[in-house]
Amino acid sequence: MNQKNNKELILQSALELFYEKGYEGVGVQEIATRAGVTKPTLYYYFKSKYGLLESLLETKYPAILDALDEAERTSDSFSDKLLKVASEYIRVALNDKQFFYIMLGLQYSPRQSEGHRAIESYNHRMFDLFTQIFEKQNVYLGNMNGRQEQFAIGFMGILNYYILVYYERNQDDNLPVVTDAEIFSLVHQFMHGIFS
Amino acid sequence: MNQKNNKELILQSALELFYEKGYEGVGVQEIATRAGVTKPTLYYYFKSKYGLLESLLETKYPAILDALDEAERTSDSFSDKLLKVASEYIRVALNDKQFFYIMLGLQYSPRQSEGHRAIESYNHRMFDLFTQIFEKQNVYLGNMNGRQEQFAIGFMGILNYYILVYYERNQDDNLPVVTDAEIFSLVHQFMHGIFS
DNA sequence: CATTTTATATACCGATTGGTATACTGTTAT
DNA sequence: ATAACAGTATACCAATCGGTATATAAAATG
Repeated sequence: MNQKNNKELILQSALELFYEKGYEGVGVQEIATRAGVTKPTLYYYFKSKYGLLESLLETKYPAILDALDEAERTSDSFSDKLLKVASEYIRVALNDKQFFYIMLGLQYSPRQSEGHRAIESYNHRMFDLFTQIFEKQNVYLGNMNGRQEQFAIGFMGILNYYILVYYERNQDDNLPVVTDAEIFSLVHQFMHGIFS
Repeated sequence: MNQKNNKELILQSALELFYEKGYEGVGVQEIATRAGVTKPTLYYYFKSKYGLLESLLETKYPAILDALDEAERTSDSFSDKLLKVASEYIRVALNDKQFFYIMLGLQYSPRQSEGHRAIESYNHRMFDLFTQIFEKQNVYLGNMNGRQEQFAIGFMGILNYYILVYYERNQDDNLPVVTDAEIFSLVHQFMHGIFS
């Protein structure tokens, strides 16, 4: 109903402002004001600014990991796996642009910063998930022995940078769809290189 | 000589602190203190905190672009080009870790933030440089028509993410060398995919 | 009905933020 | 010798930082 849920209003406000100005660049007062509450209300639900960031990550990140995990499990062939995971990854990046951009930003924030500490464990889980795609495949194919992690790096690197450039070029918040053909092209390039 | 050059001391201090805490996460006072000067001295050389960031980028970024440009120009075959550019890119990332990490971080910082504004034009130049590798090649090969930018994205994405993971795994500041074989493997994967 | 719990606001805290007005020093140029 | 200038420090500014002590109102619980 329309009864106001201040906790969610605060989370939504934090999502928007962390996206617009970054975790360090925004003040607690500003988050509270945009949510239409006062600071003590914010501190009632979240014990600190860092706790607010943690809550935000915990609210959204696990669902993303689950969706990617499902995409990985419910695909049969190796190329289908890559395609489904890439599609899901890009879908999340478009549907949840603000959160995804925050994720990317925290990943590249200084290692001793609070932001990096908050995202660290999620990053590892994400990386492990991508690595597993190639680990499992290794049972059937012998040729990627010992290079599973390099492949994961390459795959994630391509996807992340593709998304970053995509954001940069569509600064209005009405994002055009990424067609299946484009995603296929990306995955195909990753699998078979650039000469084809 | 040992006469102190405060301007360079400040730039060095800013380099270290932006690396450790990020542009937003560090205060002007802290930069001045570490440099062994007072705030007005800092403001004498740099008109603002943002100006200090601009100076830092202008001090280091052009040389990197030049080095990459030279690597691109002084190579003959296409694969040699990719290899030389990748080698130079990784070399910079290892030799100038602090600056390179700042670059990466600014790239993923919020678009309306000062940090992003400061790095924006350099980013475009870097991207154009990578795109040109494939543009030029297009004269000789027809098959990458219209996909030059996608290739640039893939190539940069792989390199950047490789470097990020490399940093993450070698948190001590004494970085192990990246062998030519590893770089070759990365480039080879980019060119020919993962099945070989 | 009384009491506890949940949820909120007013008003404040010391510390730090980016930035500056002013004065002083040492060197250089006239 | 003196005037100009480059370089630096003391001391300050209003604004904002993350966070809290205290009071209060409403709702749930006994």
